[in-house]
Amino acid sequence: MAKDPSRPRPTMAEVARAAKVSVMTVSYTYAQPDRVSEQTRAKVRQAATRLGYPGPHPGARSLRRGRTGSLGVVLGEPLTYAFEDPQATRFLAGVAEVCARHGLGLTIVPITGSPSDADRVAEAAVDGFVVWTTSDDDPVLPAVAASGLPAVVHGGPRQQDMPFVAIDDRAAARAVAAAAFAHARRPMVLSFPLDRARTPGIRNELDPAKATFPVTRQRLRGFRDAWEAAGGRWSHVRVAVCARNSAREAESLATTFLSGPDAPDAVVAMSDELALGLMRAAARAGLTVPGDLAVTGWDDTDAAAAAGLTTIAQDLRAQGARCAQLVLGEGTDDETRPTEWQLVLRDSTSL
Amino acid sequence: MAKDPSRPRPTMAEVARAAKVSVMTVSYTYAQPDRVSEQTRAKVRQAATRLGYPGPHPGARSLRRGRTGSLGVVLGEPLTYAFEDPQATRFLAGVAEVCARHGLGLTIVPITGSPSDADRVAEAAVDGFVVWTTSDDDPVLPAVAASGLPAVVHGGPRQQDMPFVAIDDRAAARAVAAAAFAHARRPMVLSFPLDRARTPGIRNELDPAKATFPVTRQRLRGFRDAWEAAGGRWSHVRVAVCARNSAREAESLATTFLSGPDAPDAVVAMSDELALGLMRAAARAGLTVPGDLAVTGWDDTDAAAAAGLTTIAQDLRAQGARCAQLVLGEGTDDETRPTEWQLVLRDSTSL
DNA sequence: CACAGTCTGTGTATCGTTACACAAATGGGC
DNA sequence: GCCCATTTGTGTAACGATACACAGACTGTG
Repeated sequence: MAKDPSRPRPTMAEVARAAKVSVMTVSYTYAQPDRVSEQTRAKVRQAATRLGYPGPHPGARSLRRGRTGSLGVVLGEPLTYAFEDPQATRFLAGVAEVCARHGLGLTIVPITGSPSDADRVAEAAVDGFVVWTTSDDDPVLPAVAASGLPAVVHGGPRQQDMPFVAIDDRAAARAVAAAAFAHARRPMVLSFPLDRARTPGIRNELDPAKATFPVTRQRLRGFRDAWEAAGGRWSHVRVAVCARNSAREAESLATTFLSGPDAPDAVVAMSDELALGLMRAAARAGLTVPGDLAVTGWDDTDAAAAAGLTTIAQDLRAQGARCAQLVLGEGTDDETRPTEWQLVLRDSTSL
Repeated sequence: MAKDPSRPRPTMAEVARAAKVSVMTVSYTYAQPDRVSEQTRAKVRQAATRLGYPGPHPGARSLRRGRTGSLGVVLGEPLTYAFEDPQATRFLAGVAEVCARHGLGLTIVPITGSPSDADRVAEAAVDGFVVWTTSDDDPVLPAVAASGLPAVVHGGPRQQDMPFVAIDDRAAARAVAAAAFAHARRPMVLSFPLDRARTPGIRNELDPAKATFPVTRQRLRGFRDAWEAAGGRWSHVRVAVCARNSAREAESLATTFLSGPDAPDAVVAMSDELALGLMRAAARAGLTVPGDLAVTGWDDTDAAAAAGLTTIAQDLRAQGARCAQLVLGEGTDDETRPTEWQLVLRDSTSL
């Protein structure tokens, strides 16, 4: 560590001795000030200041009390990405809001994608977990369950005994794809990763069931529903997979498929970021939207509104807050209030 | 809490009894598996699984070991804002990266702006603190110092015994303002909040020294330097203050000052977000950039590049990583390697 | 065959607090 | 002036784990 602590941290007992009171009196001074007379309190505070006592040791306190005062967030993706994915960030803002209101810390569990992630979960000193969208086979899920702490899953996969917060992705996907595919002859999907391997690339005849990220899977199914409802064959729909939710990656991937004879005339993207990356590539290729290319996004971010992007509106921040509340035992369980979404039609599609 | 734990969490002693070994053997099985023979290890693991033992209690472990396995981040602003300010988010990504590499959690201390914030710091179970830019008088600073834990301050204010990571804000402000003010007659500043009160509004004859956020103060000073070097009088420079680093707020504030006879012909903003909000307002007012209005930002985000904004480039993510490393005692102290910045000239100014 | 050097398993004390039960001091009502 | 109720201070026993020192069972060496 950077700072060499010249003296070891004083203990409560030392403060007690210095103030000539019992340890319990010191404890009460911090935990229940009203329990102690004003004079004694002053004596204790003074002794504490003199010794440089920073207050009860958080670890010891939480061991004894049985609560840590922090909520854990487990991100299904490497921690590094968490702050780079705007959707995750919005979600975290909601969790953070509730934490702040309760005076709780927000501990982000360091997921790296390695097998030791489960240990990281087991070692996290928290009072409960919020799990951000992950894959069916993510090893952190059993670890969260084993902890015995209250936990809520966002997005999926659904777990026994864990409340679940998500919109009906399949239905929303159907709705947005209906708008995108209305006049389409060569439809395409711009997708989140299918599984933890996150292999990017363009796929033909992709079976949605093969995607182990439930959110990706359900959206693919919804897109298929819409295309088939329009009389098309799913096997004709190509799926371009991005490893991460990044406009930049979408842009470079789109550049590869927007030229050539079989370039799509309609693309449904799984996020506004991906859609906007695509639109940048389209603009560079001299394509007009929606004339040459219909595009839809997902999330209704500010940027989507500015770009006139047809999209699905969902309030990720509110969902984050909801997850946190459920973990804290506030509010009712999942089923009672389904999470809302809305189709927002703009100029990137023509109906 | 949402989940009613049917059984209390099993303890190590119970596992030991079930596996017919000593408690220490169980402890070693988890902490130093090599210390235990393969058979015994199997016995213990099996007993643990049978009882649903989730592994050593993190609180107890950290009390005994003296380390918590988590790094604390203190944001000088209410926790709610943390994930909404793109700059803070980029910084956090850097901190998170280092944490993940070390298998450390990242605990965000719940700052709300109330006096109890200091207690929240004292109660945080972490091994060290990273303090994000705050004001001179922020009560969390003494609390961090009192904790005796290693700590690093980003941006400011500089603290005794705490390494400090920041660019030379004043020099950078001088450089960017020189570009903005080159042909200006009615210069203006679009500023971060001056102090914890975060009072928004337009100020005349503002003394930079009055700003208690060091970053704000230094940048104001740099802007003043540049204007005075160009032969102007600082008292003629108006300062528009935003409460938060938000494009939306900047846009609405700018709308009020871009019309009228004394509208500015050059504005230096303290962030790209603020600058972009201003540019949106300018576009709506029919003003051309840089013709009618020279604009500069700060941070060189993707959006700034896309908008052709002259700005200061600094790598906040790298700075976050650097802070985390310093807290962990990796790398040398602040002075040795000054943090870099660069003026990026684009089309929003004309030289 | 004796002896040093591993490898494994085991008690004990302790990390720094707080819950709980109890005792002493204080105050008020009649 | 007595008694009950409140206020205030105090010991003791956990909370659940790990550091440490030690003991017995092995191994291999000369």
